[in-house]
Amino acid sequence: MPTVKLVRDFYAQPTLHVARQLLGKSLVRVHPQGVMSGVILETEAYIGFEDQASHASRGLTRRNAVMFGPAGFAYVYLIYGMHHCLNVVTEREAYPAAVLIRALQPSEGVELMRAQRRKQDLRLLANGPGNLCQALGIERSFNGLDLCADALFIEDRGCSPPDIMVTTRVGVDYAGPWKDMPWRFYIAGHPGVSKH
DNA sequence: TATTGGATCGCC
DNA sequence: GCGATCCAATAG
Repeated sequence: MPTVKLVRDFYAQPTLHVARQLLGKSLVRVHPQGVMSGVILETEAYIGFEDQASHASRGLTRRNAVMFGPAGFAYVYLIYGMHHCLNVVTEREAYPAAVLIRALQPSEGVELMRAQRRKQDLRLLANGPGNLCQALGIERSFNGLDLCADALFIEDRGCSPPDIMVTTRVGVDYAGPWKDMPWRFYIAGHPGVSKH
């Protein structure tokens, strides 16, 4: 099977489906100093107006506007004043939904990732949403970037479908009943998954 | 305009 | 367990 970049129709599907299907795909960042990529190990879904864990739960704001746009664009925001999180927008325009990318298994450009992270251990390079953004050099200027273009995208390299584990999402205890939704997905038994 | 707290991380 | 560190969101 040839390597193929995911197209907009892939992202414009139900968010839980996209969150599962992204596991085992490769996130690719074309950086001025070289190409970096890694296999997606862990994702979380944030879905619709009702989900109190989602930034969109209180409607359209300046920060979350990209979530209301068409699928296949990057929603990147700063959290805790120092970390960035990368999401891919899903579903139809005007319906706010996205998948948070939470961990990668580094494959290409490992030395460049090490330089950005100032860490050596392969397992610590991209094991968390903030860490993977730091490794790949993703910050707020990436918000609204088209993932169907050439700077940042996701590829299917024909990996066999992984064994998937499902749990509740991390860090959303404030979300009332929505904190218990089983909307976190990760590749079973993989050491690169973020701590829970 | 002022206050509050977070889809995290790494060290204590 | 806890502090770092900034800014979006909300209230006044």
